[in-house]
Amino acid sequence: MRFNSQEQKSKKRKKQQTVHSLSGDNIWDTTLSQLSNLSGVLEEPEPEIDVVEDSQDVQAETEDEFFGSVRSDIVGVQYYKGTVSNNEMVNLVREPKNKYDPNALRADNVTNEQVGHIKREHAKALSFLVDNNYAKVEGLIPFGANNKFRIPVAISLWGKPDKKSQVLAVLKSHYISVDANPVKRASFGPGVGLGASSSGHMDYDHVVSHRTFVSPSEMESAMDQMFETLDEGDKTTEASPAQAIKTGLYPHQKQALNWMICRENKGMLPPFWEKQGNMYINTLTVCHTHIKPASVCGGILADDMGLGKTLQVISLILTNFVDGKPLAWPMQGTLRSSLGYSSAGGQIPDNPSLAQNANSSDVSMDLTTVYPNKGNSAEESKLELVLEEALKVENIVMPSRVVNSAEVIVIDDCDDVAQKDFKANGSFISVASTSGIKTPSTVNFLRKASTSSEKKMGKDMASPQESLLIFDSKTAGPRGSLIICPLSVISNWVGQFEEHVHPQVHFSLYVYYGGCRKKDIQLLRQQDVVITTYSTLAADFKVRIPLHQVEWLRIVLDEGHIIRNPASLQAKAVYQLNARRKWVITGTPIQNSMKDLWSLVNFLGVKPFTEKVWWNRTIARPLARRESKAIHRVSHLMRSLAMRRTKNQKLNGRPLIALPERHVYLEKITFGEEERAVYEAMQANGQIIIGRYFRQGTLLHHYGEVLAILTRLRQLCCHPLLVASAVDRMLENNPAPVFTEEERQRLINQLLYVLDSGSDQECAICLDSVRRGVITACAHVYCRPCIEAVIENEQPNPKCPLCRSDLSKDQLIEAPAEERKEGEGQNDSGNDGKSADEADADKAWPTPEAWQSSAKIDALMKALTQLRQEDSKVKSIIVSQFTSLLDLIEIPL
DNA sequence: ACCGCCGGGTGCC
DNA sequence: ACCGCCGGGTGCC
Repeated sequence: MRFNSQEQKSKKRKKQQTVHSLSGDNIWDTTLSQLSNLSGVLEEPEPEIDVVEDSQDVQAETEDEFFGSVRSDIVGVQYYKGTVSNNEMVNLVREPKNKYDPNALRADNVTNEQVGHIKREHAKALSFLVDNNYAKVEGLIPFGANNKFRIPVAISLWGKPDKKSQVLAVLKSHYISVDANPVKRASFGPGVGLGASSSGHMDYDHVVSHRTFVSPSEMESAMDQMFETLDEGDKTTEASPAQAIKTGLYPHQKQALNWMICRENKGMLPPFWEKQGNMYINTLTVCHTHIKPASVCGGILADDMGLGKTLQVISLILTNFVDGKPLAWPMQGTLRSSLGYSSAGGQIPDNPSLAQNANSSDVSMDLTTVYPNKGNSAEESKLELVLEEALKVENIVMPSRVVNSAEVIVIDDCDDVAQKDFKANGSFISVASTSGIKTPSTVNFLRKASTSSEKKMGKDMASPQESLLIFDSKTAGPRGSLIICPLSVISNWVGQFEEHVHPQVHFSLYVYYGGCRKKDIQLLRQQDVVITTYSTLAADFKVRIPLHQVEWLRIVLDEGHIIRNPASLQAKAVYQLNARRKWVITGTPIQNSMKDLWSLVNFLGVKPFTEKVWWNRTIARPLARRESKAIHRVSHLMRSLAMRRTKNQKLNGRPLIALPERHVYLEKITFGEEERAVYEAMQANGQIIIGRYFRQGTLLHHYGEVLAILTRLRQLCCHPLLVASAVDRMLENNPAPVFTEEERQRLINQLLYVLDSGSDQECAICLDSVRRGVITACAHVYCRPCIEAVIENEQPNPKCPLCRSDLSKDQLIEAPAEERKEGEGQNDSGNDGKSADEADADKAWPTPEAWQSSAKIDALMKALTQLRQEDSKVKSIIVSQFTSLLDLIEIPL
């Protein structure tokens, strides 16, 4: 979580010039809570947002009301190449810099080609309305799409309800007549151009008589069930992973693999597109085109956690390199050296010659592809043979030394220090050699060497000719898969590659992260897998370098909802990446709001939704207006893009993952006498305080304090020592210092109270433990960086994320330094009114001799002992919210 | 573009 | 001939 706060800090500076409020988000959130009943859950504010460029756009879309429609013409059609069809939507775009008329209003078709302009006299009034944000205009071609010079267009006007009368007045003053009825398709009259084409199953957006509205509750349940109907398409066929995958896959994982391979290879039409004759038609916008819309090679993998999304992705990477051919095969007798680092720190080469090679300048080959296990002389000579053979093919003179020293290079030539501590120094580990690289020809050479050696061993594989084709980097496309994930799961990815990929498979993996990452495009281009973080990407994005210049075979966004805010730098950086195949892994693709989904859809490149106007018009607004068709659309979209299985789902009558049955035992424990006395005293004290607030009606204002009281009681049930200081204070008859002091002091005390309460107090913003805690005037506690980010984002009217009270930075109150030691756990230090020395004295844990147990700990020990007696190998995990309790338990253990 | 507008050619009934 | 009429050229913003 440290990375989060750094992120926020760096963004903050950037943000200051633009302080649009986040109202756009709020609207969406409102929409959401109408859709699904999430109202109980406070949504996490989004400190990452830096600029909300198009908040007006988003904001308006969902609240808009239909004002009426205007008949106009698109003129000048002969000058532009954009074409439209009858019933097709057009996008009306202001062109304020048009040198002939600053009121110009351009008409574009769905593929963003200009069709013409709105005729002058109408453009004047409409531009006025658009420019002043009175109304939004949307065009639809009712008929006459084939006209050469001018095409009629029906323009619908949408906007805030309170603007309606003004809008109508403006139009009237320009003698433009407004039809209050929604635009109708000209069906049977003369002038219908499209003839017998497909009107049957098109979803004519504008035919209002078909529009049905659903109640919020229906909407909610429909959204809930969205994923339950995601079983269409070929999601049941299984595919076996390449031999390179060591781990056996569960049936549902093979299904996912098959689905993913199909989505990458089959060139399927994107959702809402149909082929009719030699035309491709978008059923939402009625866009017709001869050009096949780009397939969405990829999608959203939204399985429940625990179903093995990571393994599925790794299998995909190794299995579907090009045309269903695998990336690599196991090679007998060779072993890959470790891909990554152990959790203890970076891996250091244990063989001095390795390190030497890494730094020697005359090693000129990519040894990540083939290298024999050291000491296996038979294999070494075999490899030598292979290399020689390859030499003939390529006519490259290889220095003989290379062959002899073909055991290689695990680690980048980064500082040793950095390698030792991955986290602290942001180092990286790689199996790629960075020193001796690497002209394309040597790379080819080795790829070929590898394939011909496989042939020798008679492995099951593509023919050498095909392989040569595949691996020739001059003719073939990109080879690398880029995985973007939060920092915290990098190690997991590396570990999972290590674990699941056959040790005899050699492939190159590079962790692009940290201060000494190599910004070498050639190096990146040659990797099979590159792993990086969202924040690294965003940081690089500011200067526009390496990862954006590589064409990737595949991008995988782990925890893809991280880019749910399209205005965030991370999201923008991700959008700019260039890849043939794109995947989003997330547990919650549309949990929060439909806007979240847009970002994913945009990343995946689902046309025409990458243009937000089309998304808003066909999905977002109908959804906000609770039109029943909207649910079907979203459902269709998710059905075609996403795969989601839940843990409870069954396959052939069996659960996807068989877990042992879970038993929950609740054991009630009786206090010891002394404990009971303390508890009851504390309870009485708490009741007095809470009762007072209750009578005053200020209970909610003292939320934090009440919570602290309850927490203390809970702690007492664990062990009295957890609240020792508070007990002392109470026993000294020193009532909670609440009313006796001025307001500020009261809040400080309250903050300390909360922070000292011994729990890992959560910051509602970062959801992590509070660091640099501050308390707001409304008595909620957050990390200072978190709440400051919120305040800046919500200018000019920042609100408390928990209770929506007004906030300001100068009202944040921090615990005075002498009372609270910075950087210390929240457990046991600091007592208001006491000096640091005293706090330290309090902190001293009982020595084993002075150990005093509690009823709960005794019960715990008894249970543990019993378990061990039943099975001497049994392992137990003890969980507690209170970290200091865990410390305490250490003693009897 | 099956229009409107412009401007040159032309010119009585 | 300071008009009307005719017909060709032309045509977004």
